[in-house]
Amino acid sequence: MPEKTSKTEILSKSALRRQREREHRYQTILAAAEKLFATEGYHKSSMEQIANASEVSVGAVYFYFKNKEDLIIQLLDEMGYILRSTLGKAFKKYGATMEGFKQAGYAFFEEFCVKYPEKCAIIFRESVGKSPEMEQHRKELFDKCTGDVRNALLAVCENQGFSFKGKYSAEVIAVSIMGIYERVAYQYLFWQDETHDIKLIGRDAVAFLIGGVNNLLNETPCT
Amino acid sequence: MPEKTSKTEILSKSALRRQREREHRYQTILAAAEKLFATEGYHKSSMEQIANASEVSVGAVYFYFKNKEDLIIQLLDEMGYILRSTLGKAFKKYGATMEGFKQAGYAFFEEFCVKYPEKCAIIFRESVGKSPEMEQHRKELFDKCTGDVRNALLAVCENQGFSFKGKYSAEVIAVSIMGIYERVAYQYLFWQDETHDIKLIGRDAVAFLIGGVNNLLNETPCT
Amino acid sequence: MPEKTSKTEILSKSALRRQREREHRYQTILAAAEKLFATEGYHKSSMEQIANASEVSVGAVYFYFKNKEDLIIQLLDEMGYILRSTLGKAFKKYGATMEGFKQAGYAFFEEFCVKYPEKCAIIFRESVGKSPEMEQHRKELFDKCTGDVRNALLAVCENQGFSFKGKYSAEVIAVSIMGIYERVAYQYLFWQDETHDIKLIGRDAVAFLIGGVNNLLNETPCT
Amino acid sequence: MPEKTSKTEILSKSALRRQREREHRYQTILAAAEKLFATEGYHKSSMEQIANASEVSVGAVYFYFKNKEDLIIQLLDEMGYILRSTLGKAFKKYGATMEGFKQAGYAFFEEFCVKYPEKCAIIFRESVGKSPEMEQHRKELFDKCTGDVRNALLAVCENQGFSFKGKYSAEVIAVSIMGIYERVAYQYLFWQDETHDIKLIGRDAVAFLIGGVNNLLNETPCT
DNA sequence: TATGAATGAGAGTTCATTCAT
DNA sequence: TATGAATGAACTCTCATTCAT
Repeated sequence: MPEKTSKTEILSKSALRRQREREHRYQTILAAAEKLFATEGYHKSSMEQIANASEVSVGAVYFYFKNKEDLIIQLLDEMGYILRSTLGKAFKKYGATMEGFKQAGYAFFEEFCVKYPEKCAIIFRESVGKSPEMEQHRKELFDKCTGDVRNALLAVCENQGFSFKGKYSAEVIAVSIMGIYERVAYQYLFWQDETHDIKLIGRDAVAFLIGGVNNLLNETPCT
Repeated sequence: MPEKTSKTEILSKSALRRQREREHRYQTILAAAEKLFATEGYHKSSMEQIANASEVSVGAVYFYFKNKEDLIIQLLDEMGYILRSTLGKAFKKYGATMEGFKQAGYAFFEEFCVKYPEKCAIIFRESVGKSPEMEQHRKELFDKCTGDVRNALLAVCENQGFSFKGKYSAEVIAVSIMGIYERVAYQYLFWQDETHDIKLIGRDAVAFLIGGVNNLLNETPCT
Repeated sequence: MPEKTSKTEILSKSALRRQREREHRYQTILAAAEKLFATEGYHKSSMEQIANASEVSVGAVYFYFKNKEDLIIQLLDEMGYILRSTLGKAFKKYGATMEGFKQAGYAFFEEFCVKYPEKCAIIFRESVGKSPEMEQHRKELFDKCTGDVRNALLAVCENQGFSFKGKYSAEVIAVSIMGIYERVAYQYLFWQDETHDIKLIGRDAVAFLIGGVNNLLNETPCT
Repeated sequence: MPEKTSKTEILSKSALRRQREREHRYQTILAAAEKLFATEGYHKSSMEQIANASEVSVGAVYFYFKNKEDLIIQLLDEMGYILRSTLGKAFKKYGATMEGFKQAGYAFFEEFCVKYPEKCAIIFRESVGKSPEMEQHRKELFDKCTGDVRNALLAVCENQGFSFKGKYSAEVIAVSIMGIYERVAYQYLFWQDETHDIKLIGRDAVAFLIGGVNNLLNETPCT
């Protein structure tokens, strides 16, 4: 969101209304871009199309966003926040337990993927290999998620009195889990469009990864 | 490879030489494209750059390949073949056993990723979300790999007298495993460049997925 | 300066204050534009930048000035006045003599160029070849200066009982002198930045042009 | 001129013809750009207009020239060569004498300005204050000319057994002379369009500057 | 008076693809 | 077969100017 009024002063009514309108426009454009990127692809969506879809002029888009790349980066940041909230909330509901871990997995498929298939398209497809800038933002998003998963893993681990083997282990497993989420979503959302069955599919995937984690814990007693 | 002499006749010496040269050019161009796509990115690599890098004219590139997309599609097909061979060979060496499964995992990280980081870049990064055509080829490649993994899974399963639960199970697990491979490679090859440690990292990832599979097998006795 | 109160009436205190403020804003904007044009270039300076630099809104700039071109035209007029004053004052101090002529030359380099390098940049660089309108104003400015020099020349000439040859002579010489001023300033202010030595440089240039004038006078006795 | 065939080999007939055609196109585009820049102004001339005027596509213009700036830079270089040749030839005809100096001045007005008013427009108007890159090229052009004049000045000086005063003198005078040329051309070619009288005007200007030089020489005996 | 969001025409530039030679 | 000059549509981005508030 562009913060034009830096001074924290008491705003007049009309100033407040303007700010609201600005925020609204900003979101409208972002939403239009999200939809277009997800359906037409990032490169096939021109700034003119985005402007038309948001019912503003091209100039207005550039008023709110530095450039085309900025649009997708803002989207990435926004959806990174949503994704982490979704997983985090599910995990915390059960304390640092295996059950929480499982529920976070379910939440990914049953909430995030189902509610926001377009965000999935952007995060897993449209933002891939576009530019160094974008790759950096993608990496940061994934790093944060991986970090969350890894921390969750370690918390559960500690709870149950176990630890991980190798130097990387916990991190590698976190990365692996993200990989499962990503590819399963990609396969069944974009390629086979079994959105209606994504719940069952997700359950299988989660069962598999939980199994992997359990197995690892049993084999690696805490030192 | 463009097959210009369809009749399987006895070729003259000069015809043979020409065919060899043609094949050589074809591979040269493909190699140049692979390198450029991997290092500069698909969109940032122009046909002129590819022509220059292969030391041929732009027209020549169009003689051997229908268009730019065709270049990456050929690369995709080629590397699909290599990837499946690599995994298949490792798996078959140990018969349809868990050990073969494990070795295939190792082969992915220690052979494919290490030998062909550029192919990884194209398969996992540069060919993502570019066009419907390309997406189709990517899907076919992944489907074949997933199919291989799934069949391997079922073969091992049958060998050990177990089966999978749900309607999707085996397939979902196969997809999940591909997801692990993909993301771990992406993370440690492109983002953190720990190519030197990829062996250890791969071992961890494989340990994790084997654990998941084992766990699944133990919990689901054959009916 | 926009003259909003056309009736020459007795203004109330608040009206006076407002007028003062208006004048102040006008000058602030003009100063900001001058600086930006001189340092960034006319085309590279956007109206938004000018507004920001003057700490007013874009709309305010348009309230005080018709358009972007108007800004530079006002600047041109203003600096034309300053330039002519500077030269005129120096010339008049010594009556219509060769010495006065010399002093005017010194004043150009040692006062105008040194005090107002930014005005030099605009008059000699940024306003060149921008638009017919601007070219017209530039021409008028130069014509006035040339006229001044020509009149001075003729006054000195008459004083000393000489005249010029050809139909153009006096004018051509005046133009030539302006050319010397312009290019010497350009060379040593913008290109070699020997602002510290501009005094010596100016002395040389003036010596040269005085020589030319003297020579001309000696060779052309008044008819 | 773009040099595409670096190998100095014997070119085939068709290759030769192609090269000729390429050279021809290059010159056609350059000529069209020169005309447009001179008449419409650099900024007002779009690449599309230039392409249309040269009867080629926009892409072709970009095939021969890196960008729009490159066009004017090539023009600048080319006309720098012509200008220096014109002056140099006139000067050398009379050996290193005052007469040669005078003739070079005449050549500027009577040959260069008359034959190439468009080149004058570009060198003195359209290339001024456009971009750092262009300014650099302009500076180089002027520096070379100034250097020529300065060297000529010193040569004549030596011939006649005199020298110059200050540290800068010779250079400052050379710059001054260039300033006279420039402004007189500007005034009577672009502003008053007295092209028909440019000969007389030039004579006056040259008489003036020769007077200045003579005067200087007389006052500064050789050390 | 003053604001600043909105406009939209216009510009420079790129590049996949074609085709005469 | 091979060349590489030529095409031209398409794209991103800029910015002077306007106008409702």
